[in-house]
Amino acid sequence: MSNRKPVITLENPTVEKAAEFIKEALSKRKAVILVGNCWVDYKGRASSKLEPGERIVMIKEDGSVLVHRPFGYEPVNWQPAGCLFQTSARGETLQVRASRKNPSESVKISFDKVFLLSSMSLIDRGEFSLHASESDMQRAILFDPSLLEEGFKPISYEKKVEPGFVDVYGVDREGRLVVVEIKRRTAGRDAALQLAKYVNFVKTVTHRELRGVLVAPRLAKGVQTLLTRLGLEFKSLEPKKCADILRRSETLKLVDFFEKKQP
Amino acid sequence: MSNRKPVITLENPTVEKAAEFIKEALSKRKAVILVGNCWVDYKGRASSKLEPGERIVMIKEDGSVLVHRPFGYEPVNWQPAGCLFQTSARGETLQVRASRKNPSESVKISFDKVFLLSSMSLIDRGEFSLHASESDMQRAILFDPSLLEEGFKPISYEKKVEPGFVDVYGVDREGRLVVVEIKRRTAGRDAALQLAKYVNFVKTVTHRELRGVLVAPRLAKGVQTLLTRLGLEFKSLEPKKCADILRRSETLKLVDFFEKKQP
DNA sequence: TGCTAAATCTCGAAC
DNA sequence: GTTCGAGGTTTAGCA
Repeated sequence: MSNRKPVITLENPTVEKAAEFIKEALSKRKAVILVGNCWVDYKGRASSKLEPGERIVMIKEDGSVLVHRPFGYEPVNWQPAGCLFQTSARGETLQVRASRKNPSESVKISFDKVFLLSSMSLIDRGEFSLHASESDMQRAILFDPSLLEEGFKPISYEKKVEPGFVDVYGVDREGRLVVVEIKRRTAGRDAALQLAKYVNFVKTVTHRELRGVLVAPRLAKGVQTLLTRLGLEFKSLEPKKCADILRRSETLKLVDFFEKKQP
Repeated sequence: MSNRKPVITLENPTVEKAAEFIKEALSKRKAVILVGNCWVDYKGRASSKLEPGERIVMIKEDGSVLVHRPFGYEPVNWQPAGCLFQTSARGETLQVRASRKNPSESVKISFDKVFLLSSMSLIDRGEFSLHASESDMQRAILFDPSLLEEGFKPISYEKKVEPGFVDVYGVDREGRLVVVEIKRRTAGRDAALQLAKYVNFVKTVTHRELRGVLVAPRLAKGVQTLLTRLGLEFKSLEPKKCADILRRSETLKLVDFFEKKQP
């Protein structure tokens, strides 16, 4: 066992003790958790005021700050990574100010009571992998183009056109060009319009016959009508199915690898 | 002083102690903070795997869960409010599973070491107010239409048209119809296209002369060209200025109120 | 409930 | 640096 002590905790510290503790921790690039009664002022891209209440404040080693109320997924106030901190005890209040430039903004958090104060150096090199993202769907279609339709042949992907990027670009069995727009969930009006934009652009640079296909698990209400009006098509495809196919393709590669290595 | 003890803390608890403590806390609808070495599996709209590492886990009283790595604003895994929890100690691992229906998904967090475990009942009724949002800009223009231009008269706002909602809709001093699209920050190509969409629609239902004005603090590069090509206009307006005007209008109302109350 | 658009969106990649 | 688009986006508002 290691005798590393990654977390140091104070319960109900005075405002002065808390300020010292936080300064020390931040100077060592540790993360800090603060629980107590506080109020918050934010000025920057917008401005906000949060009246007093009991909250959880998290300061991370990269200089990001989160103020969490006891409910809800989102922090009520925050600041992204890269902040500089000023911590002080002024009379009965502990004040932590996090500021950054570009955009210039700052969050001032004031406590009149701290229930819990912890500092910690956390070691986290664990890999994070997410499956069934839009790019997984794209890769699955490139790996197995019949997911789109029999006879489809991809030419390129993430192809730059004037208005943006075409997800997948290819030729169908009849030799017609196909522009494919992929969405990982129910596709709305915006997806149809985005595809139309790309198709219209490609029309200006080619005289070949051209199809536009929107790939998504399903369409929002009214979007099929819009697609039809725009002369576009819809192909239903589940992101999970794509993730499965990719997983299988990885397995195949592994099998391949071992067959080569151990003949 | 109150003798309420809102926070209870354990340092380096065993897996069994931790499981008991968490079950107890969640049954009382308390919030829980866990710091330790953990790995996470998520299955639901997508699926993800997070390899072991030291992280901060927050479970709130409304059943939301956040897994935070020691860096970055965003949680690496999470679950929104309304989850049900299963907590267990299995051999050397503490397992917390948060699941919900609609969409059906679950996050499984497994710890093999807990550094810090706290439960807390936080009281937070503080009011939160945010200024300088897009709707503040809209309200400011409705309150003082000369922010757009002298002689502008709003007719309606959030008006539904086929492609979406027109932010503000009015008449200029020459009697021409004006469609206004508001952005609270640098407006990009998409904002210009959105405005064009609305203007084009309104053109199909009226024969009156029609202007489209994009209101934003500034334009992204190349967007002025696009606007000109589309026959649209740009009016620079700072969200802060709008917030100030709204604040002043609130003050005016207060002044009004007191003058009526105390003649 | 479903859909639309905003957000102090954040984050990453590409130019 | 700016711009663009994805996100397990979340959240709020409205039909």
